[in-house]
Amino acid sequence: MSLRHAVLGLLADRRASGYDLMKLFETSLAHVWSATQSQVYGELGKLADADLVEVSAEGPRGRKEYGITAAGRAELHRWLTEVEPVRTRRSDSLLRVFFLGELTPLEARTYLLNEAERSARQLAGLRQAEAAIDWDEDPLSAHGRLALEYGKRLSEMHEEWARWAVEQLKP
Amino acid sequence: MSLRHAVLGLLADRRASGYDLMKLFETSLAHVWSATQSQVYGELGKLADADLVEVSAEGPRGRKEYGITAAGRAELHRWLTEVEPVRTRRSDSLLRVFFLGELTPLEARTYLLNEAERSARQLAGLRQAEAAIDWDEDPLSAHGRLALEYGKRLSEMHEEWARWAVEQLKP
DNA sequence: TTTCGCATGTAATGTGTTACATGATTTC
DNA sequence: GAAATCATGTAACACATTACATGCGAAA
Repeated sequence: MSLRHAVLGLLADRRASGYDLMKLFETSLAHVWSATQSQVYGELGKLADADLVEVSAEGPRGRKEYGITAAGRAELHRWLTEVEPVRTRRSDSLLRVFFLGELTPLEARTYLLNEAERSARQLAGLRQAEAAIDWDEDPLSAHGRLALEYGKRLSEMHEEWARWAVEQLKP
Repeated sequence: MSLRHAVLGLLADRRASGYDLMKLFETSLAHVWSATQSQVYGELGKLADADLVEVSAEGPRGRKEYGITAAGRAELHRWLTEVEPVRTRRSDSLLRVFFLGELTPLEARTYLLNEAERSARQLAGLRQAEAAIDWDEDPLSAHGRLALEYGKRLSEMHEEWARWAVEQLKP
């Protein structure tokens, strides 16, 4: 049930509409938790029913701005401190590595080199994003910076691993 | 639809029953792709309907051993070479990092140190697994070794990052 | 003879994706 | 006035989890 807590966490930082939240999922949380528009609006409805968030203002075009309630903040805290993170690993790209034996050596090599290049491009993108962000703008970005650093280290690791794996393929 | 290809990939290496596959998901693929018993049996049925696998033998206790068909092998190859890996990132543990500002510094520190210790334990577990496996036993394990190395590097990175993040928390 | 491991399946529920459907406001 | 952006919502489908339900065969 992390989508629920992702929404709660974003609203803990500032009030926002479903539309605002979607943009946050697409930018800040893009590499950490993805959500579709349907999910966000659906979850906001459920959270409001459970009194964990409430409509704090209504604007033009039917805009509904939501804010977190005290109960919502308590639930977020409980989740952060008492609930063990769910660790369901599912990596399509790593799954394929298991089955590289089905490919010709050249095909396998191509696959891994693509992975390496993708990671390199991603690292470049993250570095750019890092430079473009106005840090100490809000408390969310302070910790978001930690997550971004994770992404950078992950990309780096992934590229190095893929290049190492290509070498292992030869013999 | 990677579950389908995970099953196909495992059956490409050797014939197996649903029960055998479940054990493979729990061991070899544990850190790469998880699947429940229901999913495995359900997918085997669908794959058989699509003639990508077939029952190659029946054994005691209603055991049905499945083997991959030529069409299944072709589909696996197509997936490996032509389908872009789906990269839907969802990390519960990293999501929490974004919201660490909701916690006291001590709680946040505790969270990150737990993450570091978990990664250290995981690395130790992977090293043990590595030592226990009979390499060059089958072609699957040859490439499984590449995935295992990825897991080791990931654990290492995760621990180092968490310890670094704890330091960032202070000021 | 009882326990453990092998073995398969279904049903209900929860979560996530894609597509559809609509319309107001702002900007050019 | 046309286009882009803001803004919300629903429906159908796909995929994943949990719980239920059953029974054979081997070993202790």
